[in-house]
Amino acid sequence: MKIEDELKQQEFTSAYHKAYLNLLFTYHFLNSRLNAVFDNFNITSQQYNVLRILRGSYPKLLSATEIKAVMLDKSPDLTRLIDRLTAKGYVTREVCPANRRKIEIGISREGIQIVNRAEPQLNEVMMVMENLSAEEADNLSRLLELIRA
Amino acid sequence: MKIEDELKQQEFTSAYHKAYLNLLFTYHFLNSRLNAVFDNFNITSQQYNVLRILRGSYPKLLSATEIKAVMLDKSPDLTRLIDRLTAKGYVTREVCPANRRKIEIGISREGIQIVNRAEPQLNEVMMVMENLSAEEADNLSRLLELIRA
DNA sequence: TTTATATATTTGTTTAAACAAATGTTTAAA
DNA sequence: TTTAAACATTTGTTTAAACAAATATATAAA
Repeated sequence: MKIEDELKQQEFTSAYHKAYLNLLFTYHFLNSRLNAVFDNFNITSQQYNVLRILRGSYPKLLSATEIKAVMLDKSPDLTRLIDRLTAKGYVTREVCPANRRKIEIGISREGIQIVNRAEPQLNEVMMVMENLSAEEADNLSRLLELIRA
Repeated sequence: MKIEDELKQQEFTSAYHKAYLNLLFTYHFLNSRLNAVFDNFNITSQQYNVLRILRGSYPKLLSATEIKAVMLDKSPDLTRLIDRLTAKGYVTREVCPANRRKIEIGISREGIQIVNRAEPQLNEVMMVMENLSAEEADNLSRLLELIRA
């Protein structure tokens, strides 16, 4: 949907401002659809992200620091995020015997199942990206990288 | 910065996935810079948004419903957002005498000053968009609108 | 006029973000 | 070998998000 219609506003101060609002809207557009999937499984996107990372390294256990290093959004309070996943039975946690400062976190069978079941629904949401041709998608990446250059 | 470097990952499953991650990164890139400005003024982006709306309608007062209607992010708890702005002395609030269900919200002189002082700093952040030419910005808008089509 | 319905805002409650400080552990230095 | 520094996680605290339920007022219907 054109942003002019979405905002009921027919003029923008600049192409830049308009592009920024489009960025904002598209982000929220995708995000709200993705969050709806996460809600189906009673997890948050960050929790999913951590479970996916742990599934990726399975059966190797990871410390909190190792998980943080590969998270897209590094902000959190990993302790309490892991608390919540442990409470749900999706991860296991124990102190590392070799280095008792570390904790070793692993994904449970239930955790793997959740990721496996959520994944296709998330891919389904991501299909909207295919409103673009592969060439257009590359172009979009190029433009977005230019902004961050 | 190229997303391959940012994620220390040299391959992507698809141009679509890569474009999606670029969208995510660029959004967070801009957002964290904008939030740094809001922090300077001890307000949140939503609070700024409401103050901007009130400055726009000044000296006309607006009800909570009217403010919500034009907010980009409609989710909140406007009551408590207005509570916080009132506590800071940036807005005034009184019940509408004509319709006692409504409240009439106005911006104070201090509120206007905050918006006037934050605005140029926010514009400064938005300047990164000008890493694109006007034509590229239009192109970016077009691609993002295609995704939401 | 009484009742029902719609409207506008507020309150309660649960949950998560954000940030700083604190704890416990290991490694290195004096 | 005692102390200091670095490391890894946890805890405390404040603040905001999210959602449902409740309150208060106005309008419409019977």
